[in-house]
Amino acid sequence: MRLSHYPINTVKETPAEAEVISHQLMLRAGIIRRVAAGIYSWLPLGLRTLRKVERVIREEMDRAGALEMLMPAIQPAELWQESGRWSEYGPELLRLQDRHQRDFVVGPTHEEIITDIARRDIKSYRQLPVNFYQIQSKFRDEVRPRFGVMRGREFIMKDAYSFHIDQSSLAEGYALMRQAYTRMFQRMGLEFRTVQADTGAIGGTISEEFQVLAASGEDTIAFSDADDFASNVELAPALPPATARPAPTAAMTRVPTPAVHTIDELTRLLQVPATRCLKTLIVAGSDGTPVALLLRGDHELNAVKAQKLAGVGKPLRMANAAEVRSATDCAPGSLGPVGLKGLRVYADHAALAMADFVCGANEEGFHLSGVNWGRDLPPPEAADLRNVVAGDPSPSGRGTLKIVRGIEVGHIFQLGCKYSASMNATVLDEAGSSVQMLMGCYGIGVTRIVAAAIEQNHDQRGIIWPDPIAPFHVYLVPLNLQKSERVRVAADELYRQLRAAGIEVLYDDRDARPGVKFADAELLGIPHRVVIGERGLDAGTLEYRHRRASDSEDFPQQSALEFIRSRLQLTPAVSA
RNA sequence: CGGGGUGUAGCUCAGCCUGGUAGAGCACUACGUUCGGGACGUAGGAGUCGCAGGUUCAAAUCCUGUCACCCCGACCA
Repeated sequence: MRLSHYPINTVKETPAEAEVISHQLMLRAGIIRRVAAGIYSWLPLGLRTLRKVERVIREEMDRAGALEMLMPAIQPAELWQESGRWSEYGPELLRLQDRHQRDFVVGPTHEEIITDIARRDIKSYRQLPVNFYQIQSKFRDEVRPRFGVMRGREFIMKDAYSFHIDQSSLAEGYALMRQAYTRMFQRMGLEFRTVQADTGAIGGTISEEFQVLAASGEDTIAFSDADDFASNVELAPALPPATARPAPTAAMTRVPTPAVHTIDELTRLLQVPATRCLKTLIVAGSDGTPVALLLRGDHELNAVKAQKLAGVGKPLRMANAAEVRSATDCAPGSLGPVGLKGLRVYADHAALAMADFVCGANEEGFHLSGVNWGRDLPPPEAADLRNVVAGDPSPSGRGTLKIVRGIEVGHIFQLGCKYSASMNATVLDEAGSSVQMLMGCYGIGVTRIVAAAIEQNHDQRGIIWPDPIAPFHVYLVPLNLQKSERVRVAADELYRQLRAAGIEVLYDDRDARPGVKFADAELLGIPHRVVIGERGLDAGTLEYRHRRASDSEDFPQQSALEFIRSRLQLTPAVSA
């Protein structure tokens, strides 16, 4: 492609709207343009990368035997009512009506449509297993779209759905997808981890996420330093402390704590560590009665764990000030378990292992210190309520946990019969009796991968695309093109040769100074740069530099094509 | 949805407090010089100051409302 006919509008200044590096670079390099909150256009340069990501995904899905199809973005409400998600899904589901006031949704996912297709078209166990996939736009009306295409409202997803006659077939199909995903992300040059995950709104039992490691990731993942245990923190179990609770040594005393409402303020006023403070949180209950959750002061509540407890409302919601007051006769900030009545109470394992602790007195401006379970109050029901933290023992039993941030680019689920049951998707088995199919579903955030790849591959000057998803392979920079006939002839010829060899070249034939071309080459992140100048031509050489290299190297002009071809890494090794 | 903030040229922003001719840098157009790391000069095009209402002789500026967007807390590819 000749840059003189390819409008790129690179920008030196960072647009104010962009907070994370990938979003900044995508705007500066002219990959995307914002249309509305969380809704983006993909400009020609960006689309080339997007298409390459799709290509890798297609190749691996096809290799795994999945069948590509295409489902509509707009779906009738009837199917969602049938599955029950019309009422369950919440405000993230964009609903709309046509001119006849019939209800529709803009699909955030496609289980309903595919299940409807499967129940009509698949009638026998002989047609199973089967896996359908599509690459298509989704819409989720996120409360707070963020970070460019990383958390957009409209985004492109590869979603796949498999159907099986029994659990062992489902497990096989799931393992096959797990392997395909691993290959895809390896081919795209991403550093990622596969982690155990919560199934969330999609439902089902077993699920794993593919997390690209990046400091800007919105997810927190925990992994063991001694084995392959890895889990989203949402799900990672916090083991009960190994050591028994110490015996009481202090008497329970009521201490004035004026204007103290947080653990932080409490530790400063009383000079006790947060590990000796007890945090009391009131959350909305499933039946209208709030529930009290007790945590050690330095620990964080895990919403996914908490909302699975009996009596706790789902989704988890903190009680508001009025609810807290009516349930405890006290305002938030001075709450504690001593004397708390009429509420269901759960205590985290770590909270139950505390002795001589400090907690709220259920009276504004006062706390209790030297509190002990058993002696001062009956120990409440124990539960795992907290997020694991770095240094916790691994649930696998080996090693301790480390915590890193990740970007969720893929998620695979064993759904079981969640949708086939609600939508009555059955086939005849060998005995001729009607049985529910089992389902798996497998998602990949295609647009998100582009952002994640940039988060992992960039430097001060711009993007550094891995070869397999680079919009172009080679950036060809002729120096002084408008003045030097020799340079023009040599550059035109090399451009022709490279294209004939199937190598994608961005030919910077603009009448611009070298510095401008170099800067754009680096911002756009084209991995291989070739420079043609008078000086080199005198010596019969051209100049090559990889985007990651700090120095250039000269190579003979005669064997230019062979040299450049040897530098491309279009199919990096994939470990089985 | 709650809290905070911002809307002025394509982009980054100044001007607003203290009302009186709408600005700078980048980008863009033309010409000239320059040409291996984001050049320089000259000339030029470009903005109903988010929108609506109000106060005033006069509003980008003050007041009210409204919309959009961004940032911090409960969701997910």
